[in-house]
Amino acid sequence: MADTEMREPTLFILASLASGQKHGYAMIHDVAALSDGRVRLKVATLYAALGRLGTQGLVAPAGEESVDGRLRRYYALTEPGSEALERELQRIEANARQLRSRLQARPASMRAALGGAA
Amino acid sequence: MADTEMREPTLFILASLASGQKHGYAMIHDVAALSDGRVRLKVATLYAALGRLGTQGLVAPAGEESVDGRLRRYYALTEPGSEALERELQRIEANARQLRSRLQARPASMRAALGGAA
DNA sequence: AGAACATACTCTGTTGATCGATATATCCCG
DNA sequence: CGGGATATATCGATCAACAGAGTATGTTCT
Repeated sequence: MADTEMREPTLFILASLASGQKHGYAMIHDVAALSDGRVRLKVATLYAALGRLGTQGLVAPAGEESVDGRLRRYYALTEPGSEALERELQRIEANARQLRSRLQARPASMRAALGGAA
Repeated sequence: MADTEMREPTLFILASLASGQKHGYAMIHDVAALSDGRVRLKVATLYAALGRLGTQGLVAPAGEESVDGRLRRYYALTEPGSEALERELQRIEANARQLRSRLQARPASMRAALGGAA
């Protein structure tokens, strides 16, 4: 049970697998597309994460394939992985909501200076 | 500047200061309230972060006060700190949006056979 | 009075995710 | 043949978070 914060690359790896099993290199492109180019997985991060998530039971190997003499190792999201992703997503949604609400509320020094609408 | 991901405690510390200057211990309570009890700053995390954010120019010392013989060190959000917070918030809002959109999209295959518990 | 707890700041040592760099191997294009 | 894309893997460094312990003062309960 991970109550520790999941980081951006890890989150996107799980999300990438949420639309079906993929091999490592495919995730790099998928995550880049999904994030509009913002999140660029580094290979070291990716393979370290896949190993870690495998140990935690959040992803599982889903077979191998050889295409043009190149090996592809597929991974799939497990049921616990799917649940963990949903939990983490709810966490960052809560963070976004609560942090945004605080930013909307301005400090007294600024409230005095502003008319009403920004 | 900082294109590295800002972590949950750091984000909430900056947000706490966004509503006005505070001393360390007050931030712990403020962040707990703001996050509905979810984020509980550890003292080591807090003071390490304040030192770090000070070095980065995102927060600045805002005077000291002694109440009942106990020292209070106040900190304030700087202009760069405010901008960094807004940028990071936009990042996690984008993450939330993009990750959620992927989860809404139905998984291509059923994953009935996978998973741990049950 | 003594214990326990809350306030308030500080430091040390450890863990763990990310990342730069490097390595191996195959295939395609010019 | 050289360079790029595909595809996987590992090493070492970095750094935020954390557990834990320490210092000091004031309040509350028994």
